[in-house]
Formats: sequence, structure tokens, C-alpha cells
Amino acid sequence: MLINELAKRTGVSVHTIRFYERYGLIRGQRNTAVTTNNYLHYDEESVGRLQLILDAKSAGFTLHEISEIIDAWYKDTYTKRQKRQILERKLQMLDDKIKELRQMKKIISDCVDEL
Amino acid sequence: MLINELAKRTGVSVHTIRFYERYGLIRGQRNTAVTTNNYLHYDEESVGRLQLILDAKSAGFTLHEISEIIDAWYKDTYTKRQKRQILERKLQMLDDKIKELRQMKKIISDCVDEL
DNA sequence: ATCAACCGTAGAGCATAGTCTATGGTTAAT
DNA sequence: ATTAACCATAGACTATGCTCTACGGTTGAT
Repeated sequence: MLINELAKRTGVSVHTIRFYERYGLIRGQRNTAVTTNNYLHYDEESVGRLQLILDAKSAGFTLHEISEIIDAWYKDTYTKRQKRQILERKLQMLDDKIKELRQMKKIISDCVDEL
Repeated sequence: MLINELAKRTGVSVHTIRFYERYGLIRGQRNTAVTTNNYLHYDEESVGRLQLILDAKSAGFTLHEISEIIDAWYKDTYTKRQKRQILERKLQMLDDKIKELRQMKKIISDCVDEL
């Protein structure tokens, strides 16, 4: 599929997809048989990557952190051990963040109680 | 206390405190009796505000959202009802964020399991 | 008196994460 | 053949949240 369809399927704008591509989070493929244009084609993996990016962003990960997660999942040069290590660090970060959110909930709840 | 002491007590840099002051999150007072300088003085409330800002930031709130929380807590022009409403919206946001973090945890855990 | 260490304002610069414009080429329908 | 709707690259611009520099004045210890 071309970038426009990918944008429609994921809800991510064409501009943003191109930004992510420059950043290295997704990669389209050129069809070498076609010489009249240099359109990039995207597959189902790209859809999965974009959905992962959206989820990870809403969980508060930076694009840099997301690129690590994506590499841990898709990059074949990592050993299973390395991948597991990266992902487990991210799980720890999530637990830490959840702890901070709960702490903030307590602070605000206390404010409400004191009102 | 002057800005330098406030910075030391809260761990927030002088630059950043000034930035927050321009943003309207904290407010120092000028001593009108003194005419030789225009130094700003900060009280314990400023310390409390900065600590609240730090906590709220680590919970992922933007400075704009933090200013709403601070107003709900310190601003006397709001009724209790209005304050409660603002704070309860923030609690809802925190719950939503915790939900997103848990979802991301599940995604990453599933990745780890599949490795 | 002088010097370091502070104070203030104003404004430039930076990182992150987009968002948009300009420009020019391609495709597909009419 | 024309036109709308797409494609690509390059680069300018934006918002957020700092961070730093420049500048000049003040304070307090020696």
C-alpha cells in the first residue's frame, strides 16, 4: 500500500508518517521493477509498527524509547537475550510511571478531601 | 527567601524558576520598603508550589494542566465546587493514563512472552 | 574599595515531536 | 489532453519546556 492508505488505516497523517520514516521508526520499500516513479510501498508490518508507536506514545514513551522497543521487536541483529533485556527495562519504566501517577492521584485526592 | 535559596531548597534551577514565574506558576513578592533593589522574595507556599509542579510533571501533566491544578488549590476566586470539579477531572486523567500504561505493559509483556 | 556572588530583565538557542509549504513529478479517470 | 488526487524531497515553521547568554545593578565579606 502507498503512504496515503497507510495514513488512512492508522489514523497517522502522511506528514507524520514521513517524519517517523526519517526518524527510522518505519521503512517503506521501493518497487525496483517500476522506473517511472519512486513511490514507497508499505506492508502490514508498517501498520503494526505505527499502532505500536501510537500505544507507546500514549504511554509516555519518547520516540527514542519507542525506536528501542521497535528494534527489540523487529531487529534481527539482537539476540533474544538482548531483546528481552530491552523490553524488561521498558516494563520497569512503566511500573515506575504508574507509581508516579498513583502518587499524584494521592496528592490530588488529598486536596479534594481538604476542600 | 531569595530565588537562589528557593532553587536550592527545591532542586529547581534559578533559570527554570524564572521560567515558571513568567509562566504564572509561582509568584515572588517585592519588598516595597526596600528601594535599592527589586529582588523578589519567596515564601513557603512557593516551595509547595514547586514541589507540586515537580510531582505533576513526573505524572505527565503539562505546565498548562499544572497551572489549572495550582489555581484550583491556591486561587481564591474559585468556589469549592469549581475547585473540586477541576481536581476531579485531573483524577480522571490520571486514571486514563494509568489504563494506557497498563495496556502498554500488556503489549510489551506479550512481546517478551513470544520471544 | 574591591571582588565574588548574587539579583533582575531581555532575548537567543535547544530538544522533542510534529506540521506545513514549496516544488515538481506521476497516476488514473474523464 | 486535462485535471484531480496522489507521490517525493527539502526545508521552513510551530509549540512546549526549558537552558543559557548578555547585560547591568546590588550585596556582603575582606
